[in-house]
Amino acid sequence: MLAIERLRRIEELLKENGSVVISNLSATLDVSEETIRRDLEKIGKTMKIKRVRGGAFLPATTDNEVPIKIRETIYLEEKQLIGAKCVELLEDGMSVMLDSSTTAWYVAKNIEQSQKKITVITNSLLIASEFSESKNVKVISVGGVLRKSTNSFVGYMATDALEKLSADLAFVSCTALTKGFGATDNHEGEARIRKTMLNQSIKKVMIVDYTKFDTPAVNPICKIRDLDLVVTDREVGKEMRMVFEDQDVEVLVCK
Amino acid sequence: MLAIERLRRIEELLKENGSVVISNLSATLDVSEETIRRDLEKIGKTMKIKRVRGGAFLPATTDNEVPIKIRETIYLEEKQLIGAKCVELLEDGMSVMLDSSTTAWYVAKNIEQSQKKITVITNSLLIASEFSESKNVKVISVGGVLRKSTNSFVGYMATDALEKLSADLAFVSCTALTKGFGATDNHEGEARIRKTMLNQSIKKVMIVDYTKFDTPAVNPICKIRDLDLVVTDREVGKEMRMVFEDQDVEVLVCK
DNA sequence: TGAAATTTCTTGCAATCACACGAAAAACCG
DNA sequence: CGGTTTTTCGTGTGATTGCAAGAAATTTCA
Repeated sequence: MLAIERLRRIEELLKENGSVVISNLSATLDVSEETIRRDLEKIGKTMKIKRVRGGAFLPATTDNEVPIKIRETIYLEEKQLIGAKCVELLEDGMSVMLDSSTTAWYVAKNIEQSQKKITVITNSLLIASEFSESKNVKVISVGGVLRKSTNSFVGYMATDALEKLSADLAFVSCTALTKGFGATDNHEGEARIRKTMLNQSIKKVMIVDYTKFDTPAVNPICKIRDLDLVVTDREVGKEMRMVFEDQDVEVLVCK
Repeated sequence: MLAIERLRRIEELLKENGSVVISNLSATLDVSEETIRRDLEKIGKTMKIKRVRGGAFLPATTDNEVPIKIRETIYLEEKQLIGAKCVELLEDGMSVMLDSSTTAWYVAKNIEQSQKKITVITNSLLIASEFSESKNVKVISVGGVLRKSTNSFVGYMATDALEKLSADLAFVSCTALTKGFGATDNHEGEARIRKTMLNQSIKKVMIVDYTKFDTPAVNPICKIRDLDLVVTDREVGKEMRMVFEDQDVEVLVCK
């Protein structure tokens, strides 16, 4: 039996019965209990499950919950890694701005799991929803017009609101990060949000995932020298590395 | 059987029969009486139960302790009806403010189904999510601190944002609507949001569902004369009907 | 009523179970 | 075949549970 099949099977059983028992799964699927535990951990990253001693179950779904379709996004290991790394920078009591990129969403997931006491400021509907039942996280959402393709709030309302807030850190993503143009984005509204988030935060962190470094977009976010830290999952070329060093920007590669 | 399942089962039996006997539970759940005693201790921490020698029982159920979930399912149809009625007031191109009440959420559901071209302004995370893939509805969310029990944005950020917006209609709910105090609410933040929504809208609609008319709450929303329309699902008493007529407030009863 | 008998409760303790973690083994993949 | 991923196994730790014994409450019965 394939590992992925086993995962699907467990999910199925969860949805069917509302709960699963580790010892049972271990016996019926013929793998060790440790494996089942690890499986449940993985499942917990994509869907909302409650892990308890001896098993796991789905939380009772009431009308007052955020629809699942919003919750479920494709889960990528590399981004998860970046998310985990970013959360290491956080400590109890800190405030952090998160944009509407998927990577920021991973950071959010990791914040929730870490149990750290954090204030999250975001323009992402997904991220706000993520914390809708959180005990440790205080959420401040900026308002604005809902942009449906990214489930984020944009427009002058959003940037205005951001300008009245400040945070210890900002985790922001971009479409491209190049030597000449700095960080740039495809969408004007999002670019302005990101720019503002960086401006209003003490430590300015740019998250660059597998996205290419070398094809600039039209809307500028900031110059490279404006950043404090770049977190990425791919090896940084010699030239870029030099640029970062010159401009005094720290680089963190997660692999 | 998982420990947590056992706890749930005991709670269930408690709610069903009003009481439980330790020796019975021990036999049926196949654990020692000590374990049951310990379970009851745990349950006592989350809900109010009276422990007596040999068992436990729920203190006399004052009706208002009926689980919220049951209430919601009971009144589901009525609320749906109210929602449908409210949407009849809307036409293509209109803008509408919706608060974070469950009834407003039903209005939202009906707007989405109606396919009318509407702009929705809301402080409800649920309602914003509801339209996250909508084609016909433009969503403007106010920002603010996420209040988790109701999944809504509250605080000065929220009211400030609302004050800069305006709409054709506002659909707003309240905890109580009384002759003397007008519309009142339990939660201060929500009350201010509702008040502001009404202020910023041309047609001011108050939705009053099963909630009693006659038990005022602490935070004022508005006077009865400030309203244009009251939508409700219960027969309106003679006295209240007179009050509405005097103050020139239209009443719509959905049955 | 008062004392013994019975039941239930509390507490400490030991056995068991679930868990996390790291190391080793196995499976998988290019 | 080498390297990576997945799984298992072993160990230490902490939580849960059942047992036993004594305390407290309740019942029985003279």
